Order: sequence, then C-alpha cells, then structure tokens
Amino acid sequence: MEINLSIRLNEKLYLRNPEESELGKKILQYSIVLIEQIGFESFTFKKLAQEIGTTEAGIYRYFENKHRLLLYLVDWYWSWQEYRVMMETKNMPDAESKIKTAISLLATRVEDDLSTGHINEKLLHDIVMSEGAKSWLTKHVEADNKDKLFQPYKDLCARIAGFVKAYNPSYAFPFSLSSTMIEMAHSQYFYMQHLPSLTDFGKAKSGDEIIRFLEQMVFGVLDSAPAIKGKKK
Amino acid sequence: MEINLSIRLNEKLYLRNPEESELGKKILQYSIVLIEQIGFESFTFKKLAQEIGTTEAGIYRYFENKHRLLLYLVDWYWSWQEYRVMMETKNMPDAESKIKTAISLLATRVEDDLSTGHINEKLLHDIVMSEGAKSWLTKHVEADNKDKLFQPYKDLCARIAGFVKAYNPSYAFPFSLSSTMIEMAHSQYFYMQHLPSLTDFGKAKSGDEIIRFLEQMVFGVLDSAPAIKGKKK
DNA sequence: TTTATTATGATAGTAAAGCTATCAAAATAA
DNA sequence: TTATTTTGATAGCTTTACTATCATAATAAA
Repeated sequence: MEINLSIRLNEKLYLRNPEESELGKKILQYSIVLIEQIGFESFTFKKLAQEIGTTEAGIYRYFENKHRLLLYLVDWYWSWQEYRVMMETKNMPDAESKIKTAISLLATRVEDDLSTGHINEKLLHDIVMSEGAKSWLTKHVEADNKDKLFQPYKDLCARIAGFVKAYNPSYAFPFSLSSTMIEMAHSQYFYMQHLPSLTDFGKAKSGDEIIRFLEQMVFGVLDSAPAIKGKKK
Repeated sequence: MEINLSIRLNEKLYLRNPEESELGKKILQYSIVLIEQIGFESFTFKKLAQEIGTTEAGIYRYFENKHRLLLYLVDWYWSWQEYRVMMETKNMPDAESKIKTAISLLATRVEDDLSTGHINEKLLHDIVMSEGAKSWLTKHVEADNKDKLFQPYKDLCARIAGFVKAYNPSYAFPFSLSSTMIEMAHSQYFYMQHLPSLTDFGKAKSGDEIIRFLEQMVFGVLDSAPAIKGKKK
C-alpha cells in the first residue's frame, strides 16, 4: 500500500502552485537542498536555477521572491508537523500522553519521510531550525499575518495549547507555553549544535535530553499550584 | 553626579573602534534608528551614510559589513543587560529574588538610559527583539563563535544559570532554562505585538503578563520534584 | 490532426546592494 | 611645522533581485 501525503498551502504563498508541475516540484526539492547547504542569505534564485537546469525567470514564475519560497517551505513543515501530532495523538485518552507525544515529535531529529516524494523532511527540519524565524522576523510580519501566511504554525500552537488546557484547565498561559515548547524544541537543538554553552546538552546529538528538559519544564508548571487567570499566585 | 557608562566590546567586531570617534558614535546612533525604522534586510550602509551625512566608504572603515554592525549592537545590548542584572541583584540575599529581578529586567519594555549618550536603549531593545536572532542564524555561527562574538549573551546566560543553580542545585538544566527565559522574554514580546495568537497576552503592551508567565514557568520547574542529573524523575 | 493554450527556455536589461580602491582635504599629534 | 591619521568625494566592479520579451516545446481543446 502506498500512501501519498500531499499538503495544500495558502495560495498567496506562490504565483503558480509548485505542486502542480515537474518544474515546481524540482524547485521545492532543490531549494531545500540548496538552502540547507549554503544558508538562506547566500541562496539566490539564480543559483537554484543553475542547480535545477532552468533559468532565474523560470523560478520567478512560481515564487515572488525567495522569502515567499521560504515561507512556503516553513508552512509546509508546520503543516506536516501538525499532521503528525494529530495522527499520533488521535486515540490517546489522556492529555499527558498527548503533550509528551507532541514534545517528542517536535524535538526528535526528523528522518526523511518517504511518503512525500520531493520533500526531504530531514533537511527541511534543519532549515526550519536555522532559518525558520526569518519567516516572521521582517518588517512585513503584520501584512503577511493578515494574509494568513503563519496559519500552519498557529494551528500547531493552538492544537498543543488545547492539550495543555485539557491537562490543566486553570493554567493561564496555554498558548505562550505552547509557542515556547515549539520554539525551544528547535532552538535548543540549534544551540546544542552550534552554541552548546547556552544549553546543558553536550554533543548528545540525539534530542533525548531536550525532550527531558521540555517535559520537566512543561509538567513542572502545569503540576504546580494552578494559577487563577488574572491573579498572581 | 554624572556617571558615564561605556561598554568595551570584542575587537573583532569592528575594523575601527566606533566608540573612539565622532563619526563612529554617529554610526552607532543612527544605525540603531535606521535599523529599527526600516528593518535589517532593507538597511544598507549607503542609506546609513546618507542619514549621517558621510559616505558609504566611510562606514566600511568601521565595520566589515552590516552583519558585523548588527553583532556589535546586539553584543552591546547583552553586555548592558548583564550589567543591569549584575547591579540590581548585587546585594540580594536569596536566589529567588535574583531570578525574579532578571526576569523583570529582561521582559520589561526598556526606557532610554541617558547615561549612554549615543545609544538609545529603547530602540535597541526593539532591534534585539526583531533582529537579534539573525546575529547567529547564519552559516558562519561557528566561526563567529570561535571569535567569541557571542560572549556577552553567553555571559548573561551563565549568570542567570548561576542563580538557577543557587536556587535549586539539583536541577539538571540551568543553562537551557536560562536561555529559554532570555529568548522568551524577547520572543513573547514580539509575538504579543505581531502574532498575538501565539500568546495569551492581548494587547497588554506592558510586559507584566510575560513576567508572570516566565516566573510561573521557571519556579514551576524549579519547585517541582528535583530531578537528579542524568536520571528521569 | 490542427489549432489554441499554457509552460518553459533563452536572452536582455535595469536598479540597487555590497563591496574595494584612490586621492585630496582636514583635523590631530609629534 | 611636519608627519600621521581621519574623513570626504568619486569611481568602479560584481552580484543580487527583479522585469520584459520572444521563440519553442508540451499539452489540451476543437
């Protein structure tokens, strides 16, 4: 049995849907490889075109500019993660397991998922770690936000916030805790690799310690005296 | 009495020390204004030169490129924050107050500190919030790290990690918790302003709620059953 | 099967960004 | 007052970030 997972994203992300043509898929596939390799600042449509064997103008037919392409990739990643979280937590009875599952999925080094042909999830994971924040750290965040370009991330955040609320309905900051978890699952990984003195993880390389750190933190707050909304404990 | 706070930074950050000349100080002063205004991507040395009334080449005599200038500003900011944390916690007897003080200093919207003439701390705070991560999210993090260009951030992180260790010596992740606090003090602020659905803070605008969120989280973990290093609770 | 339509390739061109180099004038130090 | 350092002014070069045009190839409709 072959399952084919296809993720449909906000139309404003692109000029022409890259999922609907060979060239489009090649753009996605090779942009991931190239951005991971040389970094987003050095990445240009010209270099990508050379890599693929097409022309710069060809790529501009699909994406307005490289920032939009990054947004596309990042949105794809978060949609994919939300899908995984949804699937894995589906039949779980208790909120605790759901939270732990979410943490594991987010903080574990990703392996390439073969069900999505042209997207290499492992590389994409690294890109989101190293470049993901750049998708919103711009002067046009608010405009992009109005266009719903951050929806997948927000959806994931809201889903996990839902688990948090289920676990402890009186906790006052489910969304902030959720965004903290998601961010830190990625940032701590980045620190571990490049700036280890910001962490307590040697070159552990696996995400296990990060999972422990996050679980302890999350359940630490949620199990402590519940804070009543609007009041200091 | 007039106190003049001057912060000396790593020499590798610049070609010519900007603190030692009028032009240099103008570069610092106006780069802060301009980056905050138009964002780091749109910011160029040419525009800065026009703003100051000098030439592009003039600025290149001080900084190798705009990324190094950003690093300078960011390092200045973290050095300043560490100094503030150090001063404010100096005579505090207990670790709890020290942690709370650090959280407050990091998460409270900064006012312009008049003791540092050409640096506008309020604007700089916004820059670090919006552009700070770009100082390390590059393909040359490791090289920059070898050159000790992230030292001020690390020092701050280590200082707060020290408070954490003092508060609960058996807690296993003082550095990661510390970097999480520092990052979130800034990121949650950014979310609150631009992507509020990632948080639980309306347009509260003051950092008060963020402080409550962080305090609850930090003491939530630290007061929960202490984890023995290397062992799952 | 011919004819539209659409997708690609090839080429050109422009403005701005990101530098480096040179030389003279101005300010400062010896 | 001479020597040294710091600035200003100008030029130029490569790369990035795009837009435009036109021919050809692939695909769909008649």
